[in-house]
Amino acid sequence: MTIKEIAAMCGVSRGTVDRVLNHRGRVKPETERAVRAALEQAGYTKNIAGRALTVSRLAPRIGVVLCCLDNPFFDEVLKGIAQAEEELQDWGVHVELRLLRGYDAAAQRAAMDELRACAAMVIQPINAPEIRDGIADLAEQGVPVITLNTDLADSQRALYVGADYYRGGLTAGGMVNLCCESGARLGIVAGARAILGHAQRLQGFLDALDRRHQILARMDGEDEPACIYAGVRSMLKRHGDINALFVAAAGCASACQAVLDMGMAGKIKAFGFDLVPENAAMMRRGVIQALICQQPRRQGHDAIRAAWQLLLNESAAQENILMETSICILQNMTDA
Amino acid sequence: MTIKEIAAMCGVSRGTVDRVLNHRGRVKPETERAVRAALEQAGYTKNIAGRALTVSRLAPRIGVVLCCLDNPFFDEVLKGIAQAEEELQDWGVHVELRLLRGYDAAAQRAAMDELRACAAMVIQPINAPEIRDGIADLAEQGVPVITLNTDLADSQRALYVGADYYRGGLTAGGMVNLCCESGARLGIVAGARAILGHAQRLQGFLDALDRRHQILARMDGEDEPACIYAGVRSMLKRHGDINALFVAAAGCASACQAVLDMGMAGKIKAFGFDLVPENAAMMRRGVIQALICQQPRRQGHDAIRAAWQLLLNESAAQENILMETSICILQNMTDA
DNA sequence: TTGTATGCGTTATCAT
DNA sequence: ATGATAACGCATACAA
Repeated sequence: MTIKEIAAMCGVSRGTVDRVLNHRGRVKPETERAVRAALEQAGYTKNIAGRALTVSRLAPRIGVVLCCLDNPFFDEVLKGIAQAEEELQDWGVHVELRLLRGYDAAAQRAAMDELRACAAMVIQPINAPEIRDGIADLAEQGVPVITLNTDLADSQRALYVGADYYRGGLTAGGMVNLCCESGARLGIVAGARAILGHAQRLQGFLDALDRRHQILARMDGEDEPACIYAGVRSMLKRHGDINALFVAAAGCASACQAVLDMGMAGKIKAFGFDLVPENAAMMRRGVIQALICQQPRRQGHDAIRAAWQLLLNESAAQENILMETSICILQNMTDA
Repeated sequence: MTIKEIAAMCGVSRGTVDRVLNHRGRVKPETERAVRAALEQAGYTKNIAGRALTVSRLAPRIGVVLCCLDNPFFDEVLKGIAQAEEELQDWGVHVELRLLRGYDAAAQRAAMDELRACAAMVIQPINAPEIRDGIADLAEQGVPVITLNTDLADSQRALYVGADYYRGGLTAGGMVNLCCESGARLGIVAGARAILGHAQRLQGFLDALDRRHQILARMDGEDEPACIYAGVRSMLKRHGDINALFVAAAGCASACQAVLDMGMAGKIKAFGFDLVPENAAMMRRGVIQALICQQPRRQGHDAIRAAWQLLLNESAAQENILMETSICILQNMTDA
């Protein structure tokens, strides 16, 4: 079914059908009704190839707003974005990046506003009212917004691309079950309370853990390398019999450094998240046994592709894209 | 750069440039040379959106030939193919399947010949001269051939989509290192000698294995459930102190069944490949500790998408697509 | 051997 | 308020 055929069915011109389809107004109500009926009855959907040809001429920009500076995890996300951009440049698509430092909602909102002329937007949202409002505004303008890595569930975002944090925690717990036959005596670095993902990881971890393990110590509320380093040192000093560490926060390598500096390498098995270079190094040195990974490359890549998909097919509501929860050990490390 | 612009550059018509581009002949040699020079100099590549519009009207078929019946691994591959087909049907693409039983080169060649009118072909090739020839014929006709799951390296195939078997073996070895702290006493089911992937897995496994483990027994040349079951039974009877099994072949669940039937559950940790339903069940029962997976869904999906990519961009030589080597344990099982 | 005309489906523009 | 027409880039049938 094409616009042409619909037009013929109704005895109107393509232009009229186009005005109805794209809500341009200037159509007599009864004509509009007739056209809508025909569209409905014929089950019309835009031809995606024709649309791609047109869209490519518009050179649409996909805006990307990330709080990623000084965060090695996002180096990988950016690689995925760059790869998707390369794939899509043949389709006339461009990516415009706004990379921020830290978590400042006002700054993020400002970046969003700067990019409001984009055709679609990918954002790692801060949980704040102005961001929620910004997303709503964009959605109303017809600009689809995709949340990346962090969701903002009760917002007008089109879909979420990212990890399943709870399952990540579960999987980490499963690895402890497998790797600590004789029972783990655990120290836990729980991560920042404010970061929902960290809390979900911890919950999953605890849910997966076998009875035979015990938790000797737990540190809360930290997501800073220096704090984690100091915290783990004192934790190990107080509990000399700890033989496993679970780090839900981002600074697993700092925790490992504390282990090394206290001469406890080989006695403690560490489990953490994300194959960033520091963690890879600690895995090579034998401190980290396994990392649970959330496929940062693919997150970036898939978010951009999903944006393009929405540009081509404005109507089709897409589902969330959850990364597989992958386990990385020494032998299947590929990059970093 | 468009055909139109190239034509203008050379002072010829679009039609002439088209004839040069698509090797239709009927062009004066010196004209052709001039056009080629212009194409080269301008770095012309076909506009992908324009090409997609044209290609979609041709309703191209992608032929798929798999030796997959009675092989649960391929049920997942087929799901990936079906998903890709759904994504691409908007682009006018259709998939035509030829599903064979067993490994009969003549039958496979016949299926290929049946599909020779396709625009592109995806095949899980048997290592035989007639298949190699068939691929060469298709390539000569301009039909790109993609090898799926099994490669046929010195053939005219455009690219390979599948697993890195050696790394899969390495990773399995790594899991044994992690899960058998006190040293594994291994029984190995090496798989069929004729299947290159099995041999590569075994090599990787042995390369990764720590010194502290020992190999007590090894079964060669089997890829049949019944043989594996019987073989593992007798292996366990001879070596009562085996505490770990590595199964490179497809029938890991049969090996586990032997373990269960001999009342040795809980004493033996099994490691195998592929999250097929039988293996999932054995993982839930605690016999299998970890499975190394080669992402069958994605294999099917990516092969079809790669085929489409080649249809759009005939010239661009694509690189092989290797699956990530993923580790599946109880907690990160998603399907099956 | 070469050029011209037309079509694909969507969108933008310019008349009416 | 509506229709006619041109444009995107590729492909092809047909005319010269």
